[in-house]
Amino acid sequence: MEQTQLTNSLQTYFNRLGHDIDLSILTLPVEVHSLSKGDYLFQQGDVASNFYFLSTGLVRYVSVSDEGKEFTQSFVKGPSVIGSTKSMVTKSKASFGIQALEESIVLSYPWTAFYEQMREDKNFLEFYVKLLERIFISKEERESAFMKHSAERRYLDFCVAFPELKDTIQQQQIASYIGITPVALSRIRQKLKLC
Amino acid sequence: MEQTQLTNSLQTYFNRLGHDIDLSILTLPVEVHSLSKGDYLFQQGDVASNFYFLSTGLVRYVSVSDEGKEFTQSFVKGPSVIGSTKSMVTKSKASFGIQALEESIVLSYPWTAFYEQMREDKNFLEFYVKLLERIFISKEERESAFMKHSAERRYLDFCVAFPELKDTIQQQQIASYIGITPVALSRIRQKLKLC
DNA sequence: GATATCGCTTAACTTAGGTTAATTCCTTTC
DNA sequence: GAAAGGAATTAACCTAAGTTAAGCGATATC
Repeated sequence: MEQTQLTNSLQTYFNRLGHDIDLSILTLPVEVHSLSKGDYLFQQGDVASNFYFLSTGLVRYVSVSDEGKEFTQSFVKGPSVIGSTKSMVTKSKASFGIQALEESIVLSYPWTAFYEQMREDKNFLEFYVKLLERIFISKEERESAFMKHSAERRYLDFCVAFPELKDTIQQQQIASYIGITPVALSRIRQKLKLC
Repeated sequence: MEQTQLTNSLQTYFNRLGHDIDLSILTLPVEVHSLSKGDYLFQQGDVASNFYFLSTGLVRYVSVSDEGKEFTQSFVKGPSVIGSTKSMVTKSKASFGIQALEESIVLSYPWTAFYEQMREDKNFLEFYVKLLERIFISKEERESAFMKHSAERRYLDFCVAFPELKDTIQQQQIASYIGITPVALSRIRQKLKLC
């Protein structure tokens, strides 16, 4: 398939957000990843120094503790830029993996080469600034929720924030997102039913 | 005092980080905040849409829950850019306040006007990108530590990460940083002493 | 169509950490 | 130097959530 056809969805994404970015200046080959439900784009511990664009689908960021417990850091629905900023920028091992929860299509470029070419475009820099601001703000809000609210409240907040996920993904994944065990979530749901 | 003299420390900060940014293009007046120990630069709930530069001193980001419990999100030593990205970018109320833990000097510019002028400078955009990347990565690591480690481990990590703070700030502030009560921290320290 | 397998629930028990309060120790302040 | 307030410790008690395990539907596999 032609490069421009493949990158169409990314170009559209930029345009929709109001950023006048021309991808055709890139001399880099884009890579296409087709993920089935359950597949990992990359695993925790991999060096994932790519710029990833989730064209369609749904993924979760999942990190595993030394004791083997899974924790879901976030859910992301396409179209959206995804990936580990840390791994991308510092070429270090990612502290989480990205797993598809549905059939998903992901485009990627090696970050360093991509940034070297795109940084010439002030519009791209401004897009990237806005992207970082956005993901930072959402992390700020999540941290605050974790510190300030109980697990029960975090569950209720989740249901409001992701109404479409509430009934489509597994409860254990919701539990790992709000930072408790599936058993504890089941108890909370039981208690809420009674109210 | 002259504008250029006031902004000297910020100019030096940019230069040290290797960013060729010329502040003298700014037609904006800089504001200087002189904080005593305990003073707030801004409080949670204020709209703090300024670009703040902590020239010298030490601050903490502190948020308070509905029940009145304090939580310290981070400690920052000058020289460093500080502030609430969310409040700055979206002109919304800050979800935390910034409190000086020592005598501190802070410079500030209103963000919108500052960004409008500085965005013309690609070097500034790249500095701002690097700044966002850095604070994002540190948030990513903190989130991970919170999910993966016990309070005891988080205390030990704190001692390694902030050796100079360990003995200079109050234990209740350390406790609020690692997300437990002062009583619980005291218990942990007691237990560690026995080992 | 029988049988694993997986996700969820429920129960019983354990544990980390919260709550309250008393005690001591240190600073301030007058 | 006495008094008062704040910080840390310690103890007793409580609660939310973790752990383990049994049971129960679903769905998938042969």
